[in-house]
Amino acid sequence: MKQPYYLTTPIFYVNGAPHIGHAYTMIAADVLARWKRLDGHEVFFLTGTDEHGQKVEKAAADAGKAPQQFTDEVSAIFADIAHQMNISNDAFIRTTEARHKAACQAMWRKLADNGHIYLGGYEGWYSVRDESFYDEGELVTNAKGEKVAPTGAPVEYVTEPSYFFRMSSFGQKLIDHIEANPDFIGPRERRNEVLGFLKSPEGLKDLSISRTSFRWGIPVPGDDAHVMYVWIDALTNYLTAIGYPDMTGPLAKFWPADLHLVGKDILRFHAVIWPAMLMAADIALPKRVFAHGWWTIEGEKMSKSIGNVIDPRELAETFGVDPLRFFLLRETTFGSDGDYSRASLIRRMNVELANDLGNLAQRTLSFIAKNAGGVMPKRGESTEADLTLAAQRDALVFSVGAAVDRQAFNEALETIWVVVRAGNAYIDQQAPWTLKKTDLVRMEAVLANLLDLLRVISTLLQPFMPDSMAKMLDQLGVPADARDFASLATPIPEGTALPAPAGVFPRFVEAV
RNA sequence: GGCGGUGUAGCUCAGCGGUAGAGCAGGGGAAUCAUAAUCCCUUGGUCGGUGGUUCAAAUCCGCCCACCGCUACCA
Repeated sequence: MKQPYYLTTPIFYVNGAPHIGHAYTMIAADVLARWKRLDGHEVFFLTGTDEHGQKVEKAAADAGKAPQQFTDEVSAIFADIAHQMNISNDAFIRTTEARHKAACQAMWRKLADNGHIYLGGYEGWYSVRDESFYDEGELVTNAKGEKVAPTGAPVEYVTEPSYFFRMSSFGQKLIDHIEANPDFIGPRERRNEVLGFLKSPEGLKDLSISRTSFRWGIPVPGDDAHVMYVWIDALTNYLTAIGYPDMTGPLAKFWPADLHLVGKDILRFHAVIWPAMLMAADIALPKRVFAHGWWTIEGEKMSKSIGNVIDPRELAETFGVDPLRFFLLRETTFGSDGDYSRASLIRRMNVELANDLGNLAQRTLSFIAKNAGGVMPKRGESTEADLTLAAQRDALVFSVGAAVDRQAFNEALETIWVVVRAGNAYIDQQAPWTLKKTDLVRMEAVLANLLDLLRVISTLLQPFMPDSMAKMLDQLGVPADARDFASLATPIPEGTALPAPAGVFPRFVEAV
């Protein structure tokens, strides 16, 4: 009986083109999903698109399209990105699906039945010209001393009828839950922020959960004048995907979710609003919510106006999907912001992938092809150096696994690279090219140790670089059905024929 | 303003009470199996400032400086 593991990315809002941040979230989640699968879990990995709301309604109108047609097109772009980034999601949910509409309405009714919804008024500064509400703080004072929208449009203080969720009654329960479960929110700094927010003197307010100002949304049960505002519509997707409101179906075992992976911009929604909703609906809370950081581009904030928005598809085309995946998870502490620069990506590629790992595999395999008959060499008695290397190798699955469990991807990779470097030091010290002339038995034993090492490293790196590691494991003679972590204990039989070696990570040379 | 975080070698960062660490960059050497890749040695820091606690402080506490985040209806 495999242990279920359910993880999610956010659903991506379809009013813009995918950028590197979207790819980042998907890739990080994908590494986790692949890791858990190799580690013997039954994984359900969900991603998808968020397709309702006024902005989408407007974007569709601007494009001269019906909203559904518009979202069909943009959603397909996100699905395509997932495919191109080699994301192994088990499902792709769209909030315009009929099953999601049913799930949201069931969620609404449950909240209403439990007495947590009431009809009130949503007040705010509204600009008719912009068709948009603004926060008090967003308003600016114009030359005439009037308060206007940041766009310069006039605003008026209006009240719109709206249903509210009694979120205020869950503040203390949320605080208690977060304090009793130190791992519920990661990373730690973010957890502090959420607690600080919950403990602020004003406390938690009720939440406006419907709108009458647009139509592109899920109708509120029993009141067609309203559609649901983003909260219930978007967050409920995590339940829709596993069959909610039917919690007895084949996927129901995946709840509560093990991890919601989100960007830091939407942590609040997942760490406050969503848990409050679930409490109010008598549904178990997810085990963990982790917020990752953002990428700057060559030291500058990514923005459309600067024009430095990076399309992950272009990077993948130039450098390859696996080097891109590697870079994004290697370069920065997951949870902190990172900086993408072309130079640093190329440095990671050339130094760590080509020189350290790729070359270690290549020098070992080509030596075996030329001097050891192209088969898995005979193992021998272990020297102290051999035992040290083997100990480092065998510790990896645990130490790397522990890092992955904390979403410390760069630490996981650094842990592996310490051993990659140790492999290069080992081959230099043992010098099989010298042993070739003096001690063929020992030469084979050294080569066998190197292959055993490379097999473990490649196996553990599969989640990060699936295609490249598949190639490497092919060259190492590891059968496709012996690449999970349980198979790590079973060495490749001596004498196994190895395919002709071919470089897996070429150096990247800038075209002139 | 309030709350939280960060400030350690040229760069990116780890260490978080017990004689300053890694990678990259720089310098010297070795080796030649390999994608001219690798390995070894090495230069370099009064650990933001200041006061305190302690036998002992990057590491704990106070204050100051700089930068960043959060301060709700923008997924």
